Amino acid sequence: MEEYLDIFRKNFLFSGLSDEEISRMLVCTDAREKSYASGEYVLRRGDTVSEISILAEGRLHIQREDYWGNRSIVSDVRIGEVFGESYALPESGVLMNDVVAAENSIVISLDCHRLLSPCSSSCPFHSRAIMNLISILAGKNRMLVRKIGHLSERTTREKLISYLSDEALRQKSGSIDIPFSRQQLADYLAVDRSAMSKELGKMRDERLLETHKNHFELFSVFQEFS
Amino acid sequence: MEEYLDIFRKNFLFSGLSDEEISRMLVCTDAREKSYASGEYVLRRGDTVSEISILAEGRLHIQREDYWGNRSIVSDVRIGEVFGESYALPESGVLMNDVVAAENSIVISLDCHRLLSPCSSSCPFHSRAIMNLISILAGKNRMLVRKIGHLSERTTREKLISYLSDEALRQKSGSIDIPFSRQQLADYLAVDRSAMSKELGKMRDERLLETHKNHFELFSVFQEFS
DNA sequence: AAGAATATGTTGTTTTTGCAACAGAAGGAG
DNA sequence: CTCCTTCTGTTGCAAAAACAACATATTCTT
Repeated sequence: MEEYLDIFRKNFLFSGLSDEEISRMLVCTDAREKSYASGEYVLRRGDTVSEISILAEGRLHIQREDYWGNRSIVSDVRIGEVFGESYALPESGVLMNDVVAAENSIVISLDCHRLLSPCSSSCPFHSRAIMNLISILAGKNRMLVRKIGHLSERTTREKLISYLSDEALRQKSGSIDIPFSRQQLADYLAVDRSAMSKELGKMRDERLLETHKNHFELFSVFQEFS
Repeated sequence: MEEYLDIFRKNFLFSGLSDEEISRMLVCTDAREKSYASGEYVLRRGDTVSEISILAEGRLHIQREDYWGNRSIVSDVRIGEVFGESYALPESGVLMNDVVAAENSIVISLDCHRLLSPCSSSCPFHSRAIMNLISILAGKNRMLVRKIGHLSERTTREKLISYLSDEALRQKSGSIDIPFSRQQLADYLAVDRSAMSKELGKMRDERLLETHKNHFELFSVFQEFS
């Protein structure tokens, strides 16, 4: 567990805590480590959870697949990020989505009840972690609202522009790397892969952008549309 | 301010607090009341906020409108609900959406910093409110994920089915009232109003549902599709 | 109650998407 | 290196959505 200390140090949940406090927190919240092979399910739609989880290694997708195999990716979880926190409190109901390892991954789970319980006399750093949790929830909230903004666009082109310019803003550059393959990007934007490919082709013809695998170059005319 | 006590009593943010504690909380967080006429902007995209707000009267829409007037409704805020909380912490960046009064409305704003500050010696109920805030954020998170589920459906019909069956589940009945006009429902599901009207007509012809203004009757065959 | 303003339903046309099938490219395994 | 699998781009076609324009209904105002 201690080998992930550098991840925990950078983790929002533990921000402001010393190494010593992080270690005590891990014990206090009954932290458990588990590995998943790429493609394996970490959590399933319909599960009830009472743990807050941190991704220590690999990459995960929060996604959903319907009866006919149509997949839709809600979000992408990267190293150090927290997931499951919105469903960990009592009365939260069951998970709405599957969590799947996009690569071989290692997950650390913390008991939510113990994390939130005010054993404040012994663990003064709990209150810090609770504030951090509020930040994490608020941040995730804003991420979801941004994604709703992309999905609310009507056409495939508009969705692409909305997503790519948002990503460019975040990466502070018109030269961006995205965390998705083409199929995954289509699943994320809820459009057909081949239609999206077609649209990207047209945008390339119109010199709006250039693509090399997961790398996108957005040209200056691009911003006129966003 | 005291006249809204019954709303505060039912409010998630204050749940578990006595009337006395609620009153002290209102003072402690510098609560302010403001009225808005229907159609008036409560908050605007690009604003920075440091208050958590509660809707005491009326109804609000969290929405966004692009240059061409295409509106998209992110969510509907009802009496007693909290809004703005995800953008109230420092470092949250600017608001992504407008907040507009859908009816004449009254809003109470609480200073977020004071709400969260651990003046625990004098206000032991702060910690309770903080836990409540976590519940609210987690709940809103789940709401947004559900909405993403609706928007991720490909066709207008699938979006309608996804939304209506979710609403039926929530209202625990196939006979439901929705908080939107037709145009607003279209804006919420990010589809064209007339196309949606057409689709609702077809579904009526197929005896999947019946509509009377904002009231929907979902027939038993409906569930086969959801 | 009358008239204006707004909301809803309807229809036809144009554009976009979804789907299916395939070919070339890239990547991995032996 | 070669075979095999997966990924990406392309095309044609059928289905669906967006758009526009209009008719009817409903609500609001005075």
